[in-house]
Amino acid sequence: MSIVSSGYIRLSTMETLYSDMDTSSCDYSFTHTDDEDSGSSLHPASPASSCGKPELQQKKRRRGRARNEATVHVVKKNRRMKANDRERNRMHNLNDALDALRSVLPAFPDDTKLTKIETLRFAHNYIWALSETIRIADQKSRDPALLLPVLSCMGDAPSPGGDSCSWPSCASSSSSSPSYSNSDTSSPAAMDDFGYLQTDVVYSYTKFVPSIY
DNA sequence: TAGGCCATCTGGTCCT
DNA sequence: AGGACCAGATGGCCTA
Repeated sequence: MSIVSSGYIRLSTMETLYSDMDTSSCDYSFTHTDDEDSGSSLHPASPASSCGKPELQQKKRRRGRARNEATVHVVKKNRRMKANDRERNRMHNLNDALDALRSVLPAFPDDTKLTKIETLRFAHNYIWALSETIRIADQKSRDPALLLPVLSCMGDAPSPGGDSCSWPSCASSSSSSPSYSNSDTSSPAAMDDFGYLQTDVVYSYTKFVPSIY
């Protein structure tokens, strides 16, 4: 609530800002420059000419031009506001999609809402775990003995051989990895830059793989 | 109080 | 030309 409302506050602030910048009420204290398109470039007006008639003509010209500039400014402003609106909607759609993804992912015990990046990573791990489940189930249907090494590794337990269980060995025939490690995509146990992905993998694997047995 | 997460704005780029 | 997408900037909220 607070974030959204604060966003609206900011939006209204921007609108206020825009309304402050509205040149429909502009006078001659500022003149438009050719580089306005590249940003807000209002410069103090240069000293007015001291000539008589030419000054009048110049004022007429400038007044007409100012009106035109005001129109251009309003058009730009409207375009920008429409673009902001589309961008807001686009991000809302993205967040809706993330919420939909969260809803199909298993909830953590403490029921804390996954952040965006956690949602994506966990979804990746979850898909990988499900794939492994299918693969192992398929293997089991052919040779149940193949399951033993895999099951012994669940819960990050040491392998029967004494060395700490490593995911690559547990899933030696695995076709893919749930890890987002930048350096080693073939090893689910590889420590990534963030350190906690391995926990996600173990969690997803231990939580869902045994459920089919 | 620093850091993480988030929403929004904005300008640039690409696509239709 | 206008919309979609993207990345950077900014500022608010929350938590350790």
